[in-house]
Amino acid sequence: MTRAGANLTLTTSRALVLDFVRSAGPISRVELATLTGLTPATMTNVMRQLLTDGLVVEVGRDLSTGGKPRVLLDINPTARFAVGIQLGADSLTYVVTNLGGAIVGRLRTRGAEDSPPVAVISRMAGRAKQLIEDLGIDGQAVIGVGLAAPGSMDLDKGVLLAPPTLGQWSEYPLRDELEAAIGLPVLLDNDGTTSAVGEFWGGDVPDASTMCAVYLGAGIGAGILIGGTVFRGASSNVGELGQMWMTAPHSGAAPDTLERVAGPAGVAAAVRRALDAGAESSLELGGTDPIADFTLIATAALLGDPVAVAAITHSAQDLAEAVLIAANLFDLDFVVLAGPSVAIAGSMYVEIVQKRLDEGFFAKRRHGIEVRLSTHATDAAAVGAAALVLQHQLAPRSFGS
Amino acid sequence: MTRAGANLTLTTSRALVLDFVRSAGPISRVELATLTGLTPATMTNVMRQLLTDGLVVEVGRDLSTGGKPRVLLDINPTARFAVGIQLGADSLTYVVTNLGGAIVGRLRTRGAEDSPPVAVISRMAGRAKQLIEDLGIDGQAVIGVGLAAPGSMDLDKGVLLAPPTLGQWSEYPLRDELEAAIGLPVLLDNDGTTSAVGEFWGGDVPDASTMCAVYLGAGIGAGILIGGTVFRGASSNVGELGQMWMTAPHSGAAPDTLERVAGPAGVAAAVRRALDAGAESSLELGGTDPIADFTLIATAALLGDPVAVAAITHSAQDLAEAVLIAANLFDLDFVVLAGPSVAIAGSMYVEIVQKRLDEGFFAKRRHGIEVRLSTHATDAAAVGAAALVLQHQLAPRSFGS
DNA sequence: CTCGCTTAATAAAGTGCCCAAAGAAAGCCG
DNA sequence: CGGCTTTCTTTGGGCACTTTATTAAGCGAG
Repeated sequence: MTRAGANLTLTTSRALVLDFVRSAGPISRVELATLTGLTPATMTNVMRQLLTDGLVVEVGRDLSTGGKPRVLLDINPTARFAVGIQLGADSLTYVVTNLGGAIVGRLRTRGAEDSPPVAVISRMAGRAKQLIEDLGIDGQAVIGVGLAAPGSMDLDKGVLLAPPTLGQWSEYPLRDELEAAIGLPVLLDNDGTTSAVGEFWGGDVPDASTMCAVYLGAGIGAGILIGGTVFRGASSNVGELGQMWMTAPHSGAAPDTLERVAGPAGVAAAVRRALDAGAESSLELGGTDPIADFTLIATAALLGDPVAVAAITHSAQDLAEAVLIAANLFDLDFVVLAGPSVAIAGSMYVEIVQKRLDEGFFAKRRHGIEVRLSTHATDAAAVGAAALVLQHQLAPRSFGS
Repeated sequence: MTRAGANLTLTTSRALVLDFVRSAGPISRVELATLTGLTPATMTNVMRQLLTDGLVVEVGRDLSTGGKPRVLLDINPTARFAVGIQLGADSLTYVVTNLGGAIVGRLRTRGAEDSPPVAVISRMAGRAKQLIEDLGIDGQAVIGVGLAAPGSMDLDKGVLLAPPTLGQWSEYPLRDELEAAIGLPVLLDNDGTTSAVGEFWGGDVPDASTMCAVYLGAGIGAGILIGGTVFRGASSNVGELGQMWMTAPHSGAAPDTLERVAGPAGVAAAVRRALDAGAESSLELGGTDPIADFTLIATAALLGDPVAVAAITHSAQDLAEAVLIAANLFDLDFVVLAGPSVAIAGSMYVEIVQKRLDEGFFAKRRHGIEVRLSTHATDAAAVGAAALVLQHQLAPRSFGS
């Protein structure tokens, strides 16, 4: 609980500059100096370090404005790489990203399901190392592994706590075991949080924004970023949108949590009820796997099937209510929707959530609030996990104690 | 939007140490050094400044642990003072606090009502100066004025935006006018936020906590503090609990916002409906002023009147649902209830909210969450406004950009 | 009571980051 | 080609903090 009173700036100037280079594309030293508030002299020194480390490269020169033209600098994307792994019961997603947060390699395998953790861990380590090798990446350039998981967790210990779909993993020393198996630093975090970081690091999110990334998978979680810094609350179990009790204003149904009402299983169940009641629809659900059913429904919704459209619309409206509440509590100005559930009919979700916020957002007299689809949709959590590693190692940020 | 890359630590070490002295009571240099992470040598230097400024004083010595006994240091409460003013339509509360955040003077007058802002401003300046003089406080020791107001505001400009009960004040240059009239720096902020800061500065809130102060006045707003730092979101319009749409699970009523359902007016209306329906009760409501009615109801509830108990219970249950949502989104570990509405029946509110959180809080496996009544109840916002000035001037904190 | 031991606090010297100002480099323009 | 503008780098100094060394203040054994 001790706070670093000293040499906080040591790493921070580098981090600050690197972050601006990353986000502001090719940029000159002069501009960086004014943006960061550092003097040109300091800029020279900091930049020299970044250049010798290979993190930044000169990429050309600007037009002259009457004197010596500015040298443009940009991130050297291939200087470092990070691995992102998303752990799920139904699937494991592996991603390798470069320094810019762009995907350079990708792999999806069957999930953790009922396999014992030990086996899954060694499988993960093997697959990740294989992927790096296949891509022809120098192992030295890989700085770490990010691991995204759903539900509640203890980040200090690096363990999951009673994950609903990964029962065996509760309290299992996930992070430490993977670290040992793979020989790289491992960072565990929530899928909502990693999605948010991924969007910030890779996308064009304004640096000063207060953003929320909603991850819609089997569950519904959210990560919050304040000016690019992860908001962690008391124990990093932040953004539990899915646990919110809804009374589904339009459906008239009994109160239930957002996750159960608006998640894939809830949508599938609603459609099944409608079909059983004889609704007109071309849909035929398998009935065994709610995720597969949801995919069918989302696709049908895009094609205009009325039952599917109604189900997706209701799901999005429920989500919109929850997001509105979060927006009013956090005073957000940016919302990103991510995860497999918005991979197909994401545009419908975005439109409905945006509309609700435009109507009901409390601070709308002060500023707008933009809703956007994640640039990585299904892979958002894995890509974000990799970005989390990049941010943590190269541009560490924190606030609070 | 430039970030200070440099001399951020200059003021910060002093601030850090002062903050620990304030919160950890009489404490030695050695302990401070380990708490802050500074070396004993630095501690000596920082402390020398604080001592010469008079902010801290030596108050004795600890028992020896085998060597030279530690010198104990503590805040010098009378070194500085701050003024806190709460602006309301129905009342104006003035408070003067010392450096420790304790009230040393207090005054309540009629509210802003329909008076033109210019008149109210000059009245405020006059009353505040009079209060300082009456207390025999040296004007030099007063470092500023904090101003708490309800609703949406633009802190950069120092104006209120469309306040429901203070129509004339919308866009009026409140902060600047008061600053000019009173000749002291003025800090404007939301009543929820100031309440939170007041509780943190004056009370014994753990330094690392993620806390939320819910201010229950005519409206319902909340301020959020992360490790003692105000969480501001995109535009400081954070914590809008009152705008949350409720469906009042137990009441069966139509959806309405928390503010209207669970606020004083909502409670008064509910009781009136019950009485009209012939419920058994000793209550007699005036009917003109919902605040006065609410006070009667809260008092009756404490005495066991069934209609009053039911109304207050419902109000608290609605509030509890909203607080639970906020707790799950922010991963809180501390909730403070403040404001006139909890001045009387606060214990009932605390109990019901605490119970709901114990049941439904998502991260309860990780850590507890404590609900507490504000130490200042009705005056919380004004006391907090003064504390905000103290914190801002003496121990500035911030995160984000 | 005094000498040795322990812990607290201060002093002095050194390190590292940043800034300010002056100088060097690189292009425009007559 | 030399003045001019703008960019970038070098140099010297300041400041906060650290490390190392010294002084201060109490305890306890003989």
